[in-house]
Amino acid sequence: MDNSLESQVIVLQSRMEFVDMCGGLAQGFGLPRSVGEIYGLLYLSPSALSAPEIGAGLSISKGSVSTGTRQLLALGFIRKVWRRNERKDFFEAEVELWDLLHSAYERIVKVRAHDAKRRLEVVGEILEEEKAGYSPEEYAVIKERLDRLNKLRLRAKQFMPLIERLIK
Amino acid sequence: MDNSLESQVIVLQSRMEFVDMCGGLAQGFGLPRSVGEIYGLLYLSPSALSAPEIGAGLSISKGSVSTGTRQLLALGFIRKVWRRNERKDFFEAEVELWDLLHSAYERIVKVRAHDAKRRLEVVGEILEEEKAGYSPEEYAVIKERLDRLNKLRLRAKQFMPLIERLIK
DNA sequence: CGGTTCGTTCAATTCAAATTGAACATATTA
DNA sequence: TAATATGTTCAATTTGAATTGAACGAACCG
Repeated sequence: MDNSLESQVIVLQSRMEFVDMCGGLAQGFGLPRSVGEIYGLLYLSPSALSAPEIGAGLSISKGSVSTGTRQLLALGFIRKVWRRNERKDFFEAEVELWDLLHSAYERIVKVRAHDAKRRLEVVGEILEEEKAGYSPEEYAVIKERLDRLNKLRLRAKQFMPLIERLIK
Repeated sequence: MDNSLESQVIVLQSRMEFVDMCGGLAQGFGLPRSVGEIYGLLYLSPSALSAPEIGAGLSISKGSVSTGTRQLLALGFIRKVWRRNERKDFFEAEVELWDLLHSAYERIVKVRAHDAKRRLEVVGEILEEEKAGYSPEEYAVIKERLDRLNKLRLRAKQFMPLIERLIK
């Protein structure tokens, strides 16, 4: 699993409990558990940790550490830290979570909203093409339901700027 | 898969597209894809559908229909409809999505927030027990990070009533 | 140079969750 | 009563995603 000789980290139960909580949270947000665990370990770490240390501390493979840190870097949840005279990469957690969550909200909610809009439009277009395939009553019901959804979408959209202002 | 002789539903591409979109959304919220699909099929259905019709329309098994409808009923997203002289259960979609989403928000966000609070408390307790196991500096850092999280939690909590008022 | 460690990639494996389908109970009709 | 259909449950299977670990290239050291 790990061929280095040292790179041991003592992780007490309190930190492990926290790591576990972060793992669960990550899963809830559709991310791999290990990604949350890595962040949790780093968040409660007094100093930056190397990849081998992370692997040892969490008992996960080199590969998982590599992909996990890559994801966290991409999301901005952790940073690489350079130490002179050290070849290893070191990582530390970004602790300003509010900003991170705010940008995550931007990315996730806005993208999803946009996708939904696009897909609804496509459904509407196909519906028009297939209009002849439905009885007039069927068509009317389906059309009305789609309109209803679009109204809901607009209603939700209206609140987004308000909520953003609250959050910022 | 299905031993009934009739129970065919013609589902045109427009509806299928919509069904697929709902499946994707469901997955995004951590629900089985089939649950979203069932809701999608019913949402655009001019009339209530029986379980065999749902199974046929989506090409899924009796078992999936049974568990899927149970989940949707529990969440309030669909209703059972009784037809005289019919033994079958019929299902129709609840179309007032705003209310549904509002109560889903209550259930999910509030429960999660409460869990997080509880688990953070536990971590804090264990930390106190293990205080001796850390150096004073380490302990200070960890403590500070936990405090930081609790502040974030409180900050988020403050906004919840505001957002709720906006949504209602 | 060889020997060692670090980090990435990716094919193989493992694991969890969704889905199926068979068994069963219940209802319906003739 | 037998024959047929509906719906639930649950063990077995499938499927998809996360994880592993082996192979590789690069950087460092004696």
